[in-house]
Amino acid sequence: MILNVDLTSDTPIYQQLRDRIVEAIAEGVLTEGSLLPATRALAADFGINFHTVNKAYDLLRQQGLIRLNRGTGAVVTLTVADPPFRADWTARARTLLAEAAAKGLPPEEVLATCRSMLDSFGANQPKDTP
Amino acid sequence: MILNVDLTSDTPIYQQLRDRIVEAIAEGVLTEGSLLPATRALAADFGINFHTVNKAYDLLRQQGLIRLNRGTGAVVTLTVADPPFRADWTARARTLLAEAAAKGLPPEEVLATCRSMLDSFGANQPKDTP
Amino acid sequence: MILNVDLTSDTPIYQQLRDRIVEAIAEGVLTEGSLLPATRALAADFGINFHTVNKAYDLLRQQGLIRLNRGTGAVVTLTVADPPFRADWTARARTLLAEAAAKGLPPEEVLATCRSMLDSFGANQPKDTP
Amino acid sequence: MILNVDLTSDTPIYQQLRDRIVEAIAEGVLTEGSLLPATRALAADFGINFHTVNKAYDLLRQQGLIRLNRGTGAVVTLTVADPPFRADWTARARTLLAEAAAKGLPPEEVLATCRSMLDSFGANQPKDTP
DNA sequence: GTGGTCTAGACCACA
DNA sequence: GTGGTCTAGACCACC
Repeated sequence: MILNVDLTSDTPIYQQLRDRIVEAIAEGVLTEGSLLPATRALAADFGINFHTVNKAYDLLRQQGLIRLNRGTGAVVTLTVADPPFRADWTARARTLLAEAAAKGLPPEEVLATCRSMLDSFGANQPKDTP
Repeated sequence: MILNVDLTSDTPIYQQLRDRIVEAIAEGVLTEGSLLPATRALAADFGINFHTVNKAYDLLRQQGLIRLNRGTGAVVTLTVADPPFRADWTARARTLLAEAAAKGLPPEEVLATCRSMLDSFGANQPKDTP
Repeated sequence: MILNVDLTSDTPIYQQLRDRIVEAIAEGVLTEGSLLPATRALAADFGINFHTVNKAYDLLRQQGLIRLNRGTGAVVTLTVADPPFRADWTARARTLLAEAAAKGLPPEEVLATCRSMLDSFGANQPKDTP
Repeated sequence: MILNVDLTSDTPIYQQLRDRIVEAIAEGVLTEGSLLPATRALAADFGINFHTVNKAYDLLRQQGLIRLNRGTGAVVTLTVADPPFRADWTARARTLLAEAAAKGLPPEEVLATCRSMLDSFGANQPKDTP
C-alpha cells in the first residue's frame, strides 16, 4: 500500500493520511479485516511523529472505518452508512459539485469524471463470485 | 437570495457562507455581474461579525468567483477553471467519492445523486442564446 | 442463556461479555450458585480467544459477582454491596444521568426509563419466601 | 466552577475532565453560551499538560456539547439528543442499573438516588419564567 | 510487540 | 490571546 502525503501542504498531515486510507479502502486495496500498519511503523515510513498517525487512525475509528485494538493493531471494520452520514455526505457533495458548476465545468464532464472514479473503485473490489 | 447558515454547526460560519454563495452561483440565482449584499448588511442579517462575512468574500475572491471593489461592493465575476483548479477539484472529489464507496453506498446511487444535483444546477442557468 | 455481543462494536468484547452477564444476573437468569459456561466453550461459541472470556470472568470476580474454582468452573456468588462499591456506583450514575440531562433528555423520561428497567429486572428475581 | 479530578485515578484525566464538565452543564453551572476556561489556563490550574485538556474539550466537541473557536475560546453549545445517542445511552444505563441490581441494591433505593440526582440537576437550571 | 496516555515545548492560524 | 498542529520522548496496559 502506497500512501501519498505532502508534508508541505496546508491541509493537516493527519487529514491527508485519513483521506489516503479512505481511498485505499474504496479502491479495495484495504478490505474488511485488513491490518493497517502499526502507528509507529507508518510514522517512521513518512518521517513523521507517531502521534500524527494516531490522530489519523482515531479519525477513522470515529467514522466507523477501522477498529483499534491494543496489542493486535488496527483493522478495517466497515460499518453501514447511517442516515446522518448520508445527509452530511450529500450536503458536502452538493457544495463540491456547485463549485465545479460555478467555475463553468460542463456537467457532462463532471459526471464522467465521477463515473470513472467510481468505476475505478469498483474494479478492485472483492467479488462474491470469483 | 436566501442563504441558509447554521450558527450552531461545527463548520465555520464563513465556510458555510462561502458554500451557500457558491451554490447560489451554480444554481443561477447569482450570475455574472450580480451584486452581493454589503458585508455589514449581511452580517447584521445573521447577527454575526462583519469580519466573518469579509472572510467568506475574500475566499470567493481568491477562487476567482467574485471581485471586491472598494465602494461599489462585491460583484460576481466568473473566471474559467484553470488546470490547477481542476486538479485540486478532482482530488477533492476523489476523496469524497471514496468516502461514499468506503461506507458502502452503491455507486449507481451516488452517481444518480450527483446527476440530479447537476441537473438542478443547470435548470436555472442563463442561456448563451437569449 | 443467550449473550448478545457485537464483535464489530468499539467497546471491548470482554467488557460486553461482562455487561451481558451482569445483566443476566440482574434479570434473575443467573442466580446464586448458577454455573457459568466454561471459558473455552464460550470462546468457541463466539469465535473469540478464550483469554478474552477469561478477562471478562476475572472482572466479574474482582467485582464479587462470581467465584472461579479450578476444575469446577465459574459459579455466581453474590456478595453484598459494600460502601466503596456504592460510592463508585453513585459517581458513575451521576455522570451518566448528567450526560442525559446535558443532552436535554427530560428528567421524567429518564426516570421512567430507569424504573421500567429496574422493574424488568425484578420480575424474574427469586423470592426470599419460597 | 470547581472541577474535581484525581490525578492518581486509573481513569484517564481527560475522561474525568469531560465527566466533570458534563456534570457542570447538567447542574446548570455551565449553560448555553458559557465560556469555558482556556485550555492552557485550565491545564495550569490542575498542573497538567494542555494537551490533556485539549483532548477532553475535543471529546465534548464530538459529543455536541461545546464548540471550539480559535481565538474566541470554547463555548457551551447544546444540541438535541439524536436517536443514536438515546439508544446508546439507554444501553449504558441498562448495564449500570443491572450492576446495582446484581449487587443487591434495592430498586427503590436506586430509583430514589437517581431521582434526587436529577432533581439536583434541575434545581439550578435557568428558568424561562424568573 | 501493539495502541493509549501524558508530558514538554515548538510554531501556526486566527481573532 | 485563543485553539490547532506537530514533534519528541516517556511510561503504561494489553496481547
